[in-house]
Amino acid sequence: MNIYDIAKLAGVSIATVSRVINGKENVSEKTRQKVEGVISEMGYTPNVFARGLGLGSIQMVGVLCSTVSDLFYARAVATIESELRTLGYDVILCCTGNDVAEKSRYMQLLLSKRVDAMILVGSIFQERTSNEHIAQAATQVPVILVNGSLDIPNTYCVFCDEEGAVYHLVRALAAENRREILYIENTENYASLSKWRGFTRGCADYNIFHSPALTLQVPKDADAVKERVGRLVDSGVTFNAVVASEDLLALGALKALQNRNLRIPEDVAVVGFNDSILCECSSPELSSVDNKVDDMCRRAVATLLELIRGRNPPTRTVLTPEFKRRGSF
Amino acid sequence: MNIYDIAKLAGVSIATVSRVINGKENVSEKTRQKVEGVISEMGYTPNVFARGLGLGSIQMVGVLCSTVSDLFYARAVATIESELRTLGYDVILCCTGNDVAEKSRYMQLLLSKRVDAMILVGSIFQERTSNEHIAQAATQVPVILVNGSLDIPNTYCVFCDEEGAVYHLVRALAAENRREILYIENTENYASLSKWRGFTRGCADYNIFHSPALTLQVPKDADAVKERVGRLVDSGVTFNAVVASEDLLALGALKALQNRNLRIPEDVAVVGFNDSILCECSSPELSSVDNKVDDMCRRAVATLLELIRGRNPPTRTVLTPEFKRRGSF
DNA sequence: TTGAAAGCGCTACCAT
DNA sequence: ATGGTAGCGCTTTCAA
Repeated sequence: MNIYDIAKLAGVSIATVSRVINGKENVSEKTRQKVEGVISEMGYTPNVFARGLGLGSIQMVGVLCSTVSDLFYARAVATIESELRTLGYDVILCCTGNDVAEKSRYMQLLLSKRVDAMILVGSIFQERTSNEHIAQAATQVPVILVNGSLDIPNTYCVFCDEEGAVYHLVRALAAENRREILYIENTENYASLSKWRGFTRGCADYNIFHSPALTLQVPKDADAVKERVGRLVDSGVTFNAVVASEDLLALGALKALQNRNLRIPEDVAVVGFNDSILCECSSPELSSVDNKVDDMCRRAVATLLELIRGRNPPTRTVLTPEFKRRGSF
Repeated sequence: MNIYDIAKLAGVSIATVSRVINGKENVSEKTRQKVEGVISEMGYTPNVFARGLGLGSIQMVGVLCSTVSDLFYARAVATIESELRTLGYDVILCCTGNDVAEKSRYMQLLLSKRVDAMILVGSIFQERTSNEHIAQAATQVPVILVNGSLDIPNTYCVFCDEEGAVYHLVRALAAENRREILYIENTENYASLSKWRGFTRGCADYNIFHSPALTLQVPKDADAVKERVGRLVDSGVTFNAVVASEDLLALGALKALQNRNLRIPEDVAVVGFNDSILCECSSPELSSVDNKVDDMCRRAVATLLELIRGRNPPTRTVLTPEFKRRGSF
């Protein structure tokens, strides 16, 4: 069943059927009715590939993240998918992992599938060395970065001022005289760089001497953190606050501390990042910096929409995080 | 840059270029080398749509779930995506929500995009009334159900014996003389039916009288559960075990109980379902039934592979869950 | 408002 | 082993 069949059955030319399918104006109401009748009667669906051949697109956007089994990315992808769908776009999901070569390969793959745009979720996509693969992709289609920032032509960034968030967090801690802060970060994550910047700036401005012994670089694994923090406590190192670059890490620390009979938040305040579902799982519940995933994603898609419409959206959109105070601080 | 350009530059016909692109045998090594040289030199990528037009496929599989921001689905989608990619397939992600009409619409959409197959993740896709939309889709492409079971032609199911898991769980509880079991389930979830079957069967076989007051139907929200369970306790209802159809629900119950100064597991044992990351967030850590998401997903893709290869894979693949015992029981 | 016909870039069949 | 060419099903001019 193709456009020729429909044309024949409706007694018109394929050009007219095409016009009806694409909702063009220049078709008489009578003809339109007739063609639409035949189409729905036959349950006809235009062939996307033939259509894509002519138009160069089949309305698909590539969405990349390191892994969608991560809470943050899952939520982001869910929001992006739903927003894009309202615009009539499908999402091709790519979980790239952390390897640069892989990321690059995936982007090539997406280009070869002729996606209309690419959305990269997470600062994972910012390499310290070179971002040639992104620049290269951006020459073909617009690239949107969610929670990342890169100055590349045809690349649009939506992110949260995480540096500011941590800065203000340090201030709040200092205000309650919590000046021995254990800082836990995940080395795999590039965004932690800006968090760290906010942290050191906060320490400088609020006269906190941060001992190197109070910085932990850990894998993204609650148990590993628990063990590391436990050892730290056992070794006699003291602190009265914990700031972690991820809720999961904060939770690991929290459990280690409770294990050592330290009271949260009386003895040690604990703060996480992302305001994930995990926050409500501990007792006391975990305070966390909400970096506005949903908002970022909505903004990202809105930016895409403007691009499609031929407008000129902002190259960078910066959102303000919100500190969600719960029992742990 | 198209196949004609490459042909011209390589001094061969487009037919030969096509053969090289598709790795056909009947091309001399010399010609192949030459063509491949030109292709990589020019950075040429075949047009997928033209290709799809000829072949009727561009190697894409539709993956549907209710929402990918759910831990279970996120993990499933991640596994499926990675497995499919090794086979050279891309994933079109569809988060359908719970509405039947929507689900049906998404499946139509995927069909119109000419996906090679569809994978439905979660028993969400089993309607009580009719599954015509699935049957209809299955007439066009193979449909794989992950964690669901439906007897429809061209539909293949991979699931876990959750009924058995709950049955054995009841037995284990009974063995420790925990016979007053609070059963918490999420009504939105169809799979809970088989869990419930396992529960009642277990109660029958191990001489447990299960009072209707000890069955809670709740939304998928920890806070709501916490509140409901709290009220239950306050109203004087007693029990010494909790079985929940999801970790999140179990966690809500656990917090409510700890709030009322009940000791876990001494006073009340708590068991969840899915063995998610949430289990390690509570103290004591949550015991849970591992329904083998990853295995199910891998099996699903393996089934797909067999179908592609023209073999005849099993219509139903049943896996055995594993009880993960932790501190809460 | 409608139709005829020329692509779009590829695959696959038939010759050679 | 290689080339010629007829589709594949649609969109989009250009004419009428």
